[in-house]
Amino acid sequence: MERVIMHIDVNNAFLSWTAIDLLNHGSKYDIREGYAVIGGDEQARRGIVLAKSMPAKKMGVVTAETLYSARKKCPSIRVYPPNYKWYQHMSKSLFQLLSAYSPDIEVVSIDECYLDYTKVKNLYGDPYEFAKKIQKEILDTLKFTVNIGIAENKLCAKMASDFTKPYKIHTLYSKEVSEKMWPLPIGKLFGIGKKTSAKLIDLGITTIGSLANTDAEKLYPYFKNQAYSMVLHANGIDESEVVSEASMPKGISNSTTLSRDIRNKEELAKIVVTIADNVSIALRKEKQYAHVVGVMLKDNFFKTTSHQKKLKNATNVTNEIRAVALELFEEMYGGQAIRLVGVRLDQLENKANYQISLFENIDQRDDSTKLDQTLDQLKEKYGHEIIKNGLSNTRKIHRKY
DNA sequence: TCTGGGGTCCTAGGACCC
DNA sequence: TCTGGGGTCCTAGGACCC
Repeated sequence: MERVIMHIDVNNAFLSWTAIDLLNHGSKYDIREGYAVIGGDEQARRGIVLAKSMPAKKMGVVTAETLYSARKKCPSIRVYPPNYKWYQHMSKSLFQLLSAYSPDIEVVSIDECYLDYTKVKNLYGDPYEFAKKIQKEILDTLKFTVNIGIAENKLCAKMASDFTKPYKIHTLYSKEVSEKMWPLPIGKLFGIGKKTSAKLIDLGITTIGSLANTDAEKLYPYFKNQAYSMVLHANGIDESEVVSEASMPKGISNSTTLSRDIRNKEELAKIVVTIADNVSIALRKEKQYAHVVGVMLKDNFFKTTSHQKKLKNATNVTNEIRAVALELFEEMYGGQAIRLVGVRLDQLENKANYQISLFENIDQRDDSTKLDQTLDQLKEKYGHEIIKNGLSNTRKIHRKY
């Protein structure tokens, strides 16, 4: 049976949601109508554009550029801080509204999802009319606009929702691919970023259509297996399913850009410990155990290095994760000025699957687990500031936004 | 006052095993 | 002794997404 897939995407999500928050709190002015962006804290060196208003976009402001650069393009721009708690709330409201119409919803990020319309088509009728109806319902009840893309697969639905904005509905059925998608520049194709589009342009492939009509075998030497998937995508072919079940994360990470570059090894070690503690807490919250611990450093030249280590036994114990993170930091740190420190836990599983080795003391591990549980509860109750464990006295990181 | 943070997936090389 | 070839695991780094 021919599928019908919709991609629903919030227009300028963070900016729209902050606009609503401000209006709710008595503001008379809708920041969506002026030159405005949601931006990180420049003093803390997080000064990038997270979202922009349509007028700001018209001035050439783009997501992820520095506020410094955005200001050069648009001197009168107003910058508002992000409010992630509120964004989570708005996001949840949106997905709840959509869930009333179909259970087949795949949430891809805080502000977008796929809806498999195939099974409910007989119930609600013409896809375009349905899209119009929910688009209006979202605006009426939640006060923000969405774009909706309608197609026979996820890729085309996603491409369609991006065509023109805001508050638009576009279709990209198979028969429309050559007319609507092929003229677009190659970098617009989902999965083709800066590096890949530069390489393709070097090869004389500048539009999606020209990629669609290239033999994947010819591209293989340059792109390996990616060559096949990108030519399929350029032809509007995508067999992937809408997956509605929430999946367990594959890894958990926490990183922070330091408010100044740091060279002092002891100081850096303390930060590694703090971040290791944070990911450990997040891991236990997910009721998971990690097999791999990794540390990432970014230096003042923006060069990133990472070291990781696979453990014999998966763990969720703060002290063990800390120790490995410190060990990795010791082995990789060469005295550079460091801008960012991150710790990542990978290969997660539900169970400890712990085998007692001759040299390990299982009682001590039990004690560690109990201590972690107690500390987690205390932190949950009194906030993360309360408990310091001697080593860590760095300022808090982004989770407290 | 120049460049976030959290993810996923892929590739390549070395180790190791048969 | 101018010397295999898979297969799998582990690690480092890169590309891309929102």
